[in-house]
Amino acid sequence: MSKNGIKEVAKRANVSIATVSRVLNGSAVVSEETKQRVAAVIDELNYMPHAIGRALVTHKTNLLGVILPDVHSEFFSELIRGIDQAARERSYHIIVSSTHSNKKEIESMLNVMQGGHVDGLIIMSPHISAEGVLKRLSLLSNLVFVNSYTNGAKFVSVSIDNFNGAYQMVEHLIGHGYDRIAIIKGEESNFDARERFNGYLQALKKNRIHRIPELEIGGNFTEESGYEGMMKILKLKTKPSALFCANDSMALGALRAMHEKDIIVPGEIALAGFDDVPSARYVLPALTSVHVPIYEMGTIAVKHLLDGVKAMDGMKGIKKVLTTSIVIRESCGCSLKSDEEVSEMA
Amino acid sequence: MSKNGIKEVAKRANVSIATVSRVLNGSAVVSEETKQRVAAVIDELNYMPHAIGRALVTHKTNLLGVILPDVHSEFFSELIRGIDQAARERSYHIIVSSTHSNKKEIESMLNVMQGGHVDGLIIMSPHISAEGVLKRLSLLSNLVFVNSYTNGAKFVSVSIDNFNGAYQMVEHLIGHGYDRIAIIKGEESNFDARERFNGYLQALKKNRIHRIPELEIGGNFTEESGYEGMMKILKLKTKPSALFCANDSMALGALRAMHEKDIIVPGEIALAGFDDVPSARYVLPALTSVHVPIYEMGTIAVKHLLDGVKAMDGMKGIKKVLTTSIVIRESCGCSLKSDEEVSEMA
DNA sequence: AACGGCAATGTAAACGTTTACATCACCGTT
DNA sequence: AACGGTGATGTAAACGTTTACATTGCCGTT
Repeated sequence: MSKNGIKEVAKRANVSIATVSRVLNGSAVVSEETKQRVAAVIDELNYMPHAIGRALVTHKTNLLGVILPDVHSEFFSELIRGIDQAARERSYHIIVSSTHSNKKEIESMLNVMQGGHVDGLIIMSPHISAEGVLKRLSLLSNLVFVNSYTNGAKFVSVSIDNFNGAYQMVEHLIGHGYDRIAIIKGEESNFDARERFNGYLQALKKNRIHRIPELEIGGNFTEESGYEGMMKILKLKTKPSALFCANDSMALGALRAMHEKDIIVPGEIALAGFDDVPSARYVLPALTSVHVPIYEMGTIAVKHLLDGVKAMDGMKGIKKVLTTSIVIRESCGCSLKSDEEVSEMA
Repeated sequence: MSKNGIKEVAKRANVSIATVSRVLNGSAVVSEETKQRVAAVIDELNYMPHAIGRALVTHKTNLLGVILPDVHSEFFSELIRGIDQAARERSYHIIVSSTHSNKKEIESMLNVMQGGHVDGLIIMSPHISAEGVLKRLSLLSNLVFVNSYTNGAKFVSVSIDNFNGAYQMVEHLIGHGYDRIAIIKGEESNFDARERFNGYLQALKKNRIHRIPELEIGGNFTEESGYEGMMKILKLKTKPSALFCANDSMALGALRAMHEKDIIVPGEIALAGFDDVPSARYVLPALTSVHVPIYEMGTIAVKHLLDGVKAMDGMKGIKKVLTTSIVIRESCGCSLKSDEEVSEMA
């Protein structure tokens, strides 16, 4: 129960605290003999340097702040995995906080994180633009945005190619011959959602298919909203031949609605989602979706934050966009295709 | 870009730093006039107290450490949600770290966390007993175990009732009339897995059903191991009439295997899992599973850690066990009586 | 013999706060 | 008029480290 600190170690080893600090950090030459003696005492006392005291003088905490909205948990946890992995490789740890996309919460978080507790910050803020977040932020550096709308060019951001993911998927559907392709969108305020919708529109345009307003349904990325969106669609006089959902949760909801109404997927209506969540593999029919490299996004964000600090101290800004890839399963109708071809030939 | 700190504030407001500190914390009487003046300067400078400096003297960081294995991410993220929510209500933030169940990693984490960075620790360590973890741990207090094997009675722990969850589920299967009930287990070293297996055994015993060794398959809580386990089962001469998997991931894997081999679930083999992950709702047939209150487990752990500190300074120890409930869906065969037959798409 | 250089270690300031204690002015008692 | 109490504020030590600078002793040169 005795006092335990660098002073105690110093006393017992008959050296000054400076020397103890030196052997602790290997920061200067210490004679082999003293080194041994100090190490022995450290071991004996089970002494651990006090991180706070150290941080006060070094201005380094080896902690990284991560601010996330709490939505879709599969995405969230995968991102954390990536961040944590990359962080620990550099012997950093992470402080996570979810903001529920509440602007005030974000500011409060930023404050906490400012107080010197973290050496850097990774922010994912799909609803609020980088500039909005940065209003009160003085530490323009040591900040990386993930999947957020960074309008000014002066930020570092890592995001996925929502636009092309959606574009390619819709083109794939068009390739199947579907001409009435519905979409269940995300919220207007959500950055990802907007981009994905744009990809959808562009694919239609490139293929000279006109937009049909009644096939553009609102949603909010929840399973529930997918279910409800589908129900709306099923009330239309002419139904679409395919449906693209702006994320997998909504696609799952839509699928549930179709099962209930005995719509055969993809026979009557083909379906595709976005995110490639684990569940996509297990539903029936397995869901065709756009794969996004979430884990990599996390590791890259950390890399930018910790490794690239020196490289970009100017106000250039870096914008890294990760490519997506479509993964074909059953729900888009690909397994039917060969049948059709066969029958056509016959 | 001028210096910015409590000193600067003090200077501009023509008071001592002590007074600034006092208005910051409301810790002592300050005249209304001074209070206003200081507040104005703080606002003008956009001053934020430096958390590290403060922590050094108060010995409080308002940070909570959370150590988790990285396995099954749905569980993981839900637990974090609960912890984070409860923490922020008490204006705490959390430091998360996953250990990959590596004993050395755990120790390293404990060290980091010891250094004064956190005010308390929540540990989930299904593979290593509390005493093992605590070897080098001096701060017996401010420590809560989640879903871990705390053999000594001197710890605070929160866990779920694995035994009874499994017991009830297997009894439910028996109630259906199934007599050959297979199990895909988790790893022997995993606490949850052991308890769930014990529940299975006990249910059989109570109902005078003999264990059949070839129906007790090893697994490791991954989807893959469920798939492989099922493949083993399907090679048996006499197949089981039902399968209980020690977690949902494995059940999902088993389901995939059965789909591939055109086994009808639950017609030919009924299926039940454990954890009630979100995906359980969306697979076909929807998976019957044991619901565990993960989120609540997180909030309760925090509650114990932060609210109950005074209550238990002795070495009594607290052991809170949260009850589980079985949620019946289609995979166990409950809907077979009147529901429409599973349409075949072969 | 005096000195410069070097290796090993000690001294003390600094980091940004909080807080026990001291100080001070003022006011009401006696 | 002297005093004690009180409310407002200042002073300085403390928290546990790191590190620039100072000190010491020794050795090899000249």
